[in-house]
Amino acid sequence: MRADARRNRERILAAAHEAFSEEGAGVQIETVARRAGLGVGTLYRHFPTKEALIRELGRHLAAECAEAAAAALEMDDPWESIAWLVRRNAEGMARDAGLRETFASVRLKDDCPFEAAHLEGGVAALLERAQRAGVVRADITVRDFQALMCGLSATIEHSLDARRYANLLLDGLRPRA
Amino acid sequence: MRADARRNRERILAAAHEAFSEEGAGVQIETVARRAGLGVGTLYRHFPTKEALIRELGRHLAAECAEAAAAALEMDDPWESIAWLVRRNAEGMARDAGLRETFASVRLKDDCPFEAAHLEGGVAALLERAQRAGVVRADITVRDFQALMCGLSATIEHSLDARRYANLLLDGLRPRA
Amino acid sequence: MRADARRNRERILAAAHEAFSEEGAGVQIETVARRAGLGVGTLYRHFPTKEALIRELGRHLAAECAEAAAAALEMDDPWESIAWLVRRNAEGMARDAGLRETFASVRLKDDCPFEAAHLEGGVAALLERAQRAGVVRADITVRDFQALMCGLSATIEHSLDARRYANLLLDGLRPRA
Amino acid sequence: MRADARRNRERILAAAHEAFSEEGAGVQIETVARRAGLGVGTLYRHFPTKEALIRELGRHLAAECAEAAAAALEMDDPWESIAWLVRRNAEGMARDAGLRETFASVRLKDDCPFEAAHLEGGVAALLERAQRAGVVRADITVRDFQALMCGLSATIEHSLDARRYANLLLDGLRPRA
DNA sequence: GATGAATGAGGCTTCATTCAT
DNA sequence: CATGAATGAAGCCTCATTCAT
Repeated sequence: MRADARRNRERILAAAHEAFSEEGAGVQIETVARRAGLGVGTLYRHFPTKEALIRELGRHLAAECAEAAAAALEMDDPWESIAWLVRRNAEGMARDAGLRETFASVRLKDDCPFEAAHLEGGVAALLERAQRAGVVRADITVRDFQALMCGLSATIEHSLDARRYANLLLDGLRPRA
Repeated sequence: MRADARRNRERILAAAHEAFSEEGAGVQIETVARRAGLGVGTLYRHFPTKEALIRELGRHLAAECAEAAAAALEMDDPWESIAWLVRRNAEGMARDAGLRETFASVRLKDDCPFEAAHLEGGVAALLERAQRAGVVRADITVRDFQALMCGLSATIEHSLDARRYANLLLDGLRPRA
Repeated sequence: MRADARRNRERILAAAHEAFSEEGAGVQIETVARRAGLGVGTLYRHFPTKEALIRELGRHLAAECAEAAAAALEMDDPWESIAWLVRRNAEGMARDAGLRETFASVRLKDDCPFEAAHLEGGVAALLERAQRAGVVRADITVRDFQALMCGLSATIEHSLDARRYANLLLDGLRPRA
Repeated sequence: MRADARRNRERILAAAHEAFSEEGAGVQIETVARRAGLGVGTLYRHFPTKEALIRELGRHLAAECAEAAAAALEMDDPWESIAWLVRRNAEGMARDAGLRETFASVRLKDDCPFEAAHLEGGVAALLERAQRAGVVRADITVRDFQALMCGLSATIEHSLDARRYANLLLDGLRPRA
């Protein structure tokens, strides 16, 4: 791939990310193209379809989320690492409609961006460690975590008080005394 | 004539509920009108805008929710009454995509349907009673309850385990021991 | 169907006919709509697709052609009736790109506009009469006639000397002395 | 370098011929270029316009036709030589959709490919010889012959019986007894 | 000179809303 | 007052052609 083509691809992704952040999946293709300083044709050369662009964007976001999970695993405190990840995601969602929609659209069947990003591995490790330390209920699974993020995204979509609901969720994860 | 108009209004709302239930917020106004056995013109006589119709639908659902809350208040156990309400709604949403969609598509920005439904006379009373009894954290608000329902709808929408999500969040509502 | 709707449908068909006459199947839908003095939406209310409009137009043209065949059968001279029909069609095609394309697109499978118009009956009757009178070769079939019209349309498309080629064709139909 | 350019030009024409043969005049320029193993830029270096490429293709086919006409002139029988040429072309078109399409898409308005191919030195000679021998009507021109081929292509295109059509038209060329 | 990436003017179609019947 | 026909501004996508690498 030519250097300029790769650069433009990145520009498109960046512009799409910004646009999705603000407007969600409803953005017009032309808006994205203009933000990238390119024509629509160029955008369509890189992504065959609006949907394909959104999927790619979702994959990017999921990858970032997976990186965050890996970073969390570097932290020492088993509980704080999870709390940090949840709050980080919540804050991201509060800012970024694209992230929200990505989290909200977790499909379990065909192509879930999170599976492609191998998010499960990271979250599973975090949960296991916390469970071994006794700071997270033993029955919580990766699936539960996904469901919580999904619900969180809808919650934030409608109230925008991200930190509050993140904390409610986190409280639910802790074992009863 | 007044009775006629009122019946048409109810028909439209019922049709909208059904239509949303099957096709989501993307339904065309004409589809709704046809389902109601009316022309689009008549629909627009009752609702100035598609969005207004959706809002009204939200208000109806909020009213139903308020009724359920009133029923819950008849129960004796302060905590169980809340848990019962949450599970009842969860089950409703599992059956009825319309309930889900509408809960999810309610925008809180300008006018919250739950406030208009005098939910204070329902959920608020439930919460207050539970808070006085010390089985729900003192800082929980009606808004929080609605957010919970909202997250629940998203969770169900994506075939995740709604009951688990509900329980996790309910756990989050309880005060730490 | 309401009176104004029917009138508009006719307007659309008339405008489409004109437009096709001049530009062929490449006409833009909006051009047709503007010629009809209507918005594109109205056109799409009457015809679900550009292709559907063209098909309908083809059906109209085929019906006219079938009427012409019936009219020819009213004539007394067995040979002149056929010659008249061929020349009439040739002249029509010289003027009307739509007619040309319709004749050119004779498909034998799915939905041939000419079959729907029951053209075969008329042409078959003409041919039989002429064959009984000995003025057309005995082996000529309705299919042959279709092929000749099809070839004629292409010929006219490229040279525009309709009458000349019609005559060549007609000469080919006559029995050798 | 000159040889290189010429080879590329030939490749493009061959690819265009193939591509048209399969997809008709709707082929995209890029498809043609890819089939030729070249970039679109290179194609545009050789042909300023898609239309120009098609015209050139027409000229090539006309040249082939002229060669066949020259071969026909080697035959002794004035009438059979013409009939042979027509049937030969008909068989070619039956096998090769590209030949068909290009014959059909040749526009005669501005520049006729058959004239450029010095067809006079071929078909014209054939016709003149036949006319001198009295086996073809005196008023038939090269243009008529081309029209015949054109009609033939349309007939074959639609799976009608091309041989019959060819014979009918050939019959039309003969003088009345 | 070759390459293929970029361009952007259209083209078709949808659908919330208005308006004539 | 009900009806549903008409409207037309978008929206997505294509593809001949140009231009930077």
